Amino acid sequence: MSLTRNTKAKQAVLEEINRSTYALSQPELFERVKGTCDRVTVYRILDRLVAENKIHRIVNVDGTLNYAACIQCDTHNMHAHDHLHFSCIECKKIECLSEQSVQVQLPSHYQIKELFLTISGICPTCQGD
Amino acid sequence: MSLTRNTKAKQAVLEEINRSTYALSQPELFERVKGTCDRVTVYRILDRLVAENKIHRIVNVDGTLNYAACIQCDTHNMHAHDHLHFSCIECKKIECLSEQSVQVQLPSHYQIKELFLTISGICPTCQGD
DNA sequence: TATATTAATGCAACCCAGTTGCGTTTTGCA
DNA sequence: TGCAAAACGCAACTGGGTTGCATTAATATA
Repeated sequence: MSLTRNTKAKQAVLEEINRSTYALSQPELFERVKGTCDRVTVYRILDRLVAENKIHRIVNVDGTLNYAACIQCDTHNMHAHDHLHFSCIECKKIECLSEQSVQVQLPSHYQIKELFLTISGICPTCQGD
Repeated sequence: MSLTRNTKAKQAVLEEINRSTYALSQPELFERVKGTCDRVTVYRILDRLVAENKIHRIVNVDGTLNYAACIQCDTHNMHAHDHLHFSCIECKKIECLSEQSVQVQLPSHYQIKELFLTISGICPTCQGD
């Protein structure tokens, strides 16, 4: 694996992702690190962070990409993405439900690579309780 | 509900979706009904068909939207989308695994609206068996 | 069957997320 | 400290999807 460098912009992006309680889109991230770097750089940083297993990419139900910290991944030194994501139709926030692992059974001859499990609905905050 | 008309273009689009064994994107559909109507019209037809519960929208793992016939939906007169989708990383085709229903359990206070369950991997055809 | 209503369409222009090419800057190892 | 190449900025581009508006055509009804 080739050398990856630790730049200010990369630190800033990773910090924002770690700080957030929900998954952020590139535009949201760019807004938060504004002044630190170009928007193209944010895309490239996100690609690198995903490749380095520092964050993971979540496809929202509307097709937009979001990024969240890998919580369980580091400890196992691999991506553990067999968990659910919850996408709120009110506040648009997407969050990982790490506790809820899902059992899926496929017909034979299907080779599984990755799971994408997202539930849309209304989150506790938006329901006001 | 306002009147919806049955136009040639709409029939053509629905026919292509029903004919296909896997979910189609708007660009793919436009290619198949070329000459029948404008590309913008395809988008509008797809929106209508989704609203009429004739087809359903599937978000692929790369964020692109795909459309597939509602097989179980008609009989129950509602959307029954608690089934898995399989997205092949080789041929890029996405298909419904209608037989495999999934049980998910959320923490309380989460109100479920819709499930988006997609598994990426290699389909039987691309594995050559 | 002719007519009126309005859903549906075509076209042009637009929006926005994401990508690419290339010359310049900066990191971190030797 | 010098230097290779990783990372960056900028500009231009791509492609899926949307919007506004004038025109066309599918239905209900007379």
